[in-house]
Amino acid sequence: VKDEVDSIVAGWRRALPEVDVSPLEVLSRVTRLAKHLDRRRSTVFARHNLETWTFDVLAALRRAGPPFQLSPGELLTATLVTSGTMTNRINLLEARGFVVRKPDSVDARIVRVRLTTLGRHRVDAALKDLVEQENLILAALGTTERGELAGLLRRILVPFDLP
Amino acid sequence: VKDEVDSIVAGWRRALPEVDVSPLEVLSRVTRLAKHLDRRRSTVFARHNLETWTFDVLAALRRAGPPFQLSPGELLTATLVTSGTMTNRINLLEARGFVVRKPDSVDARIVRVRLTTLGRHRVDAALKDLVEQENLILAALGTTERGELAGLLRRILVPFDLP
DNA sequence: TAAGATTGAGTCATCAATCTTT
DNA sequence: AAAGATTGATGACTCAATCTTA
Repeated sequence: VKDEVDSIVAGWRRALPEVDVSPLEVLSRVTRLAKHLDRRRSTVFARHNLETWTFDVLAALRRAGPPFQLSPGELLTATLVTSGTMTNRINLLEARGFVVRKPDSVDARIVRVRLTTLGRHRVDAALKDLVEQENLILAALGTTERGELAGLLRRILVPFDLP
Repeated sequence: VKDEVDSIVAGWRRALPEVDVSPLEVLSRVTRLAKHLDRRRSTVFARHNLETWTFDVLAALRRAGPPFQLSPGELLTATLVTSGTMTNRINLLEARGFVVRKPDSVDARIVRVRLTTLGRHRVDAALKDLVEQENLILAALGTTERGELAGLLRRILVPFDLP
């Protein structure tokens, strides 16, 4: 069975036979799958009146455990966006009542972003829905294969997450 | 060795022990890796005065083979963006001299977007640079493992690419 | 009616510059 | 100086509505 990336790679081999395009076999699939997943997630989150970016921030705060708060800087590394983006996200989340800003008691440069009860309930419901849907997407694979896949991806990912 | 997704998953297990979050082991790695790849690609393409979205369109035209032309509709399925986005992309590419619009000789609803010689040379150089860089990213894996990884990803991807 | 492409409004992204506090 | 957060300019995206031709 062939997918879209097979024909993409075949296209490049026809176009530029002297170039080794084999890395695309892996990495084009990663980006292409990521785009499909983004779309799927958008529809799942929409059922909870959330967007993907909303979920990403709320989820990071939720995983932090009580009292469910992180600084904007900590949220940056969790979500892989730039600082200006995070300021804007927090503004919008605050306006919707999902988070509140608190000044840090020690260092006045730092802001603490805290999840509200409303935000917590919302993100919990969304997560349950999400993993249910993503389980269906992975239905093509057995448990062992999922483990292998996760392990191989981790090997590629580790160098990125280092410093 | 652990990566960021390991701690994300561990965070969810602490926060919501009753939920099976194992799908995230695979799919969060896919999206997270995709984000890292996007950044890496941006810097590679910048050396050729291209952006990722620029490359995506030019690459699809390049792979089509002579005379290197596709309709906007065909470009949509290749790049996974919406039709409004594609119109805008073609406008900007045309202004830069990378593509030209030609009316279809048979069906007047259809536009043919054709790669210029300038666009072709540019995308060829960018592709060579890209696969070289991506080969380094995959250095952590052997040939067999790359094949396994590509195969597992294909199994997940196939249902998305169907009709 | 439908297919294909375009338009415009609104949203969220990056980047570089700035402000405040250490 | 440097760290952390914010601001504003700009860019590209989605979505829904529209236009043209089949």
